[in-house]
Amino acid sequence: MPDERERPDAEPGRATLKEVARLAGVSRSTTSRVLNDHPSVRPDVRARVQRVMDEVGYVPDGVARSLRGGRSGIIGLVIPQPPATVFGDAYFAALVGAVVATSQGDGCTVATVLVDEPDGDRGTRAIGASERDGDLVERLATGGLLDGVVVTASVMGDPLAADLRRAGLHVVVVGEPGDRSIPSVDVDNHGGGRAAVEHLVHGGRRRLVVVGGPRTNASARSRRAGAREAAAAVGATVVADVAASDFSVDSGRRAMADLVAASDDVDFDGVVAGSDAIAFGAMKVLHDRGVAVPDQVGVVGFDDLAPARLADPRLTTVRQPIEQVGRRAVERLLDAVGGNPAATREVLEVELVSRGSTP
Amino acid sequence: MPDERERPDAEPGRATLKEVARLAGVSRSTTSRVLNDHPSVRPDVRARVQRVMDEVGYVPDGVARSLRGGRSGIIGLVIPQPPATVFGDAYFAALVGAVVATSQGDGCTVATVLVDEPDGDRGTRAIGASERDGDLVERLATGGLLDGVVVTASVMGDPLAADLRRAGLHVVVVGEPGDRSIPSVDVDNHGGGRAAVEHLVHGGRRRLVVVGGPRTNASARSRRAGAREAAAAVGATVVADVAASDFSVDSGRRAMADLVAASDDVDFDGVVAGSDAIAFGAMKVLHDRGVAVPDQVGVVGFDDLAPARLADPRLTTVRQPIEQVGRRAVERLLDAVGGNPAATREVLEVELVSRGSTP
DNA sequence: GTGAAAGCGCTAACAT
DNA sequence: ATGTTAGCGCTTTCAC
Repeated sequence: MPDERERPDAEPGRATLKEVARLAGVSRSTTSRVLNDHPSVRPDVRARVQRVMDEVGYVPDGVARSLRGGRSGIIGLVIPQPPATVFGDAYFAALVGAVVATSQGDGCTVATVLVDEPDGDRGTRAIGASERDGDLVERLATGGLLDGVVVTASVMGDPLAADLRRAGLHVVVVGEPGDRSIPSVDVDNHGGGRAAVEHLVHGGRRRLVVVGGPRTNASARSRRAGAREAAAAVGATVVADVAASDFSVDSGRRAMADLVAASDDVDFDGVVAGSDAIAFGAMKVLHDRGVAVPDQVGVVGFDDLAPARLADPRLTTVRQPIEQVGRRAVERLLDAVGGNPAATREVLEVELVSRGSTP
Repeated sequence: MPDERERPDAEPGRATLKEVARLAGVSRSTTSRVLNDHPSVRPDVRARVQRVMDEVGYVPDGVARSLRGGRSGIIGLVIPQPPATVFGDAYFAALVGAVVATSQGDGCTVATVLVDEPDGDRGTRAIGASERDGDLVERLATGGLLDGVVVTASVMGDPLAADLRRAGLHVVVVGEPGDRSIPSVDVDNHGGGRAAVEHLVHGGRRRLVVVGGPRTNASARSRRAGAREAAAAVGATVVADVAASDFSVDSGRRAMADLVAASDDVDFDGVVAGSDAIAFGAMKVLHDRGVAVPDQVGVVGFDDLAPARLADPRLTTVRQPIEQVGRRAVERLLDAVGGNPAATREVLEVELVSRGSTP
């Protein structure tokens, strides 16, 4: 029997509380108290237990703790978009970054969940090996692994957030929730659309086209509505109002290409785009057509992501505080998880950033 | 007593297996068997139990299952970079996207973990409310919530991956692991650097500058090494060899600005950049200086992310299969978790994509 | 201040 | 084919 201890430190990280208790010569209860900084432990005992913990490299089992305590320390970030959309999209990159960073600062982990088919048969997409009819929502949601979820809005009327809520989860929506009783964090899309038009008109433009995001998207809808209202208010004309199929450069390019293909020459002097990317796509088409930006046509984007500052000309755009949105969403979710729900809608301000693509 | 059942369906999603068993008039074991599609359950009983499950909206508690089974169905994606770096970086966006998508296809969830301070005092960054000295690694790793982790390489010699492995976790590194015994998935950075130079030389360029990524980064180092070797082999001259502080547009801009500020005029005709973004930054400086790309100077990037196809001129670059990298990393991690570890290094091919920024 | 015991929700021998 | 029993690792009354 060469060694005092039974199994020195064969399995790092696999030491159990029970084991620590035995090694320290105390009960599991006491060990647990030490672990949780419970006051009623004699200092010397506490020290001894601590030392053993350090020696064996004890780390409490998170799963067991969750089972007991009800909280896992994991929140979900649910993005109802096909992977391809999320991949290259700088908006999502920024949002995910903000959510992850904030969560981490607040001591919890983020599980990112992409949900295909925002509109339809989400249920058919089996996710595990299990044969249970396996609605993705239920599986992830009520599995209990998640303390709550931040859901990004996508298609209007998507019942996802409401479903998750009904499943008993804490939910905060980023964007417009179908159901106004669901807490949400959004930006002032309507005001942003308005600001874009006002800026163009202020620069002397009167014949505008709107190349907005998808008509099924609530944010796109608000931006568009804001733009149209502002145009009407100041007496500018909306020559055309088209929708890109998503928020990408490519869809923006296609939308603008279709538009200018229709008429012989460009009969507008301003473009209000549904996103920076759409604006880039549109500008590309204009550029290829030999239309000068901003001299002939002014272009305003929406987002103010990094490329806006790099494009040539640099893009005038409506800045939305994505990081702040992500942060607030997490903060509010964590409040709710902690027992302080606030079923309110929070709308953050946007800001027009004037650069080179407008006069 | 108006209702037969005790509490109809007051708490959706909170029904327990025990409850289902009671309602269906069977034992918990049988219920569990139904849940796991165990063959030995009489069809009628199975049907009855299923029905009760549906009625009460039963969803098994993931935490409890994990506690029992050992697997949580969650893998971590550990990125040792400050949030700010990860935010706008299209490379990470693509990688995260690929990892999430693959994982989801394989029935598990991805928890994204950003670790600040890739090099140093990671331990000082407390992550939870707990007072335990809380090394981030240990907390997340051995918490048991994670079945394994994909770790992205960053600073050379970072012990993170090795630490996690030692903590008993399954680990797959994306990039170069410090320790070659750790399974990894990488791309042929060296070959990519070589290809870039060969392409430039093939186009008649002989005086090259390398604007690589940080010298502390293994991928950047390999790309640089490949470029230098190729230059030496074909008799081209590396006029300058500078390192951007990271892989961003801005650091590329700064690096090139410093370079051209030094000499009066541009005495090179080719640039090998450490990333697409660095290439863009460099091109911006050249453009502002009135240097024509590709006529006077050819530029080759590395990554082939979306912007490469949109820039003007479109960027010639070394395409790395990021999605495939992410996918393979997850696949191999899941293999390991499932009991089929393979301590190998897998290197995927890159491909030079010739566009407008080179002659 | 400390320990004994019960139990979170689930699964897996081991009976029957 | 089904039920009984014993835990997974932890926390938490409740006694002492």
